[in-house]
Amino acid sequence: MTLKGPPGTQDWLPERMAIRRAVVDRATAIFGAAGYAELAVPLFEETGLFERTSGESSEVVTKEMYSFRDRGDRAISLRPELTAGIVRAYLQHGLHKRPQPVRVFTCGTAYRYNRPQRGRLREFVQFDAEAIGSHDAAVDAELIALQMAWLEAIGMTGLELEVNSIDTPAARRLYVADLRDYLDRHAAELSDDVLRLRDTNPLRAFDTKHERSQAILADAPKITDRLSTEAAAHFAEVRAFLDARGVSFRVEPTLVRGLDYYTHTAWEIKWPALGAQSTVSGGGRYDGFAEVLGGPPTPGVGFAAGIDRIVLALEDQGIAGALVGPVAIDVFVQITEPAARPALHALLDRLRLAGVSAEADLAGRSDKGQWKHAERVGARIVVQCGPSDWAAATVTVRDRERGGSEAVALTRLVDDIVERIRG
RNA sequence: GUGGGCGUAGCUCAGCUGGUAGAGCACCGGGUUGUGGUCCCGGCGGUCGCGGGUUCGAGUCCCGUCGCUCACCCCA
Repeated sequence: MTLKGPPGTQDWLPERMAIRRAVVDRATAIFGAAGYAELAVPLFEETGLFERTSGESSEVVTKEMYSFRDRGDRAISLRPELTAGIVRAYLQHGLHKRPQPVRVFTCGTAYRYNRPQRGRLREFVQFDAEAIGSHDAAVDAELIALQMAWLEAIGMTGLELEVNSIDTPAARRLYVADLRDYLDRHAAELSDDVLRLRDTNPLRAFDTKHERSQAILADAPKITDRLSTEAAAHFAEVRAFLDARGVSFRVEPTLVRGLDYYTHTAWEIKWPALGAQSTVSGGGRYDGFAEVLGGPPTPGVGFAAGIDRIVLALEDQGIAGALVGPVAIDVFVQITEPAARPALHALLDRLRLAGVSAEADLAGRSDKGQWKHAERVGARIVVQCGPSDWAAATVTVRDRERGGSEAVALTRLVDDIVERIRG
């Protein structure tokens, strides 16, 4: 093997691609039916877009971006997530003039330079939905509910939905100050990584694997206990909408989002058996986002789902195959008279035009090899054309499902096949 | 960025204490089989990740390197 894709990339060969396609198609159908419209935004943006919106302190921006200068000396980065580009497009094209909220979805790749492992690649695929332009808690709940409906529709079971409110940045700062005080008081017993997080990202301290630190953090102040009245009211509304829908969830007071721009509602859907990277989908509200970009105050909510992880989970559950129906074609044309090839290949086009899936040998296979191939591709009908058929301007049609064979004039073949398939 | 495990045919793997490369599946061909997704035979296919070293001789030992993988970290 001399050629290999770069680390952290993967090829989607046809079998897995069919699963991915089915997963995304299901999302498209569900979100489409709810009124979300598809859009697409660039794979790369000016680096500043991500720097301003993700927060300079976040790992994603500081060391995980694929950044470079283009030939015009512009600072460019491959998108590490999809939300920023969508919000940028919303502002750039004045979508605030349309009925609010503007609800859109997209599916595409994003890029993050980190060490690959199961469920974490450098190029990964996300399905992303955003609803921009409304504060209404009903929007948050709708996104969560659609997401759960989608994941359940593709057969996932054992999902865990966690929700939390992380309030507004201003309120969060007050809480973080309290949390820092608490950590300082217990500094002697905390692990180094927790102390490091105390400075960089205190909310993340709760995620530590260190047992002693976990015990201490169990008694630390929780953001849920000191939400501003506005945030508490919004959060209560979201929960009420979810309850009314029968969506079961758990309030997780230590749940945080990775990017800085999030406010109020935050949620994550996990499939624990996936391993260390068990978050299959995560989202939240980002009411301050547009202002950071220099736009007018614009609320928004959205989520991103990791398609790679979802496909992994489906494969683990052994239900990936069920999503992709059996692959079979209607007709295989077995040609054992070389002179007949051009005419019969032309006939393939006519069959296909008539809505019949049809194939013939493309690799110089022997008579027997062609038959075996017909079986392999699951052809229901095999049309044979040998020297004597060709001389008589007929073909032999064998119906593998019903049995039996019949000579059919070449001129009548398309009609004959269509009758068999429809009948 | 930090650790652990692993790297032999397209895939899954075997190769004992170093002696010069194998199986199954897949693919192609032939035979057989009640119109035939069986069975049998044959063929194709490998610089044993790469580079050094030890040795008469290394897939097998040592060092380095690259890659994969799991975990940390981070997050979808």
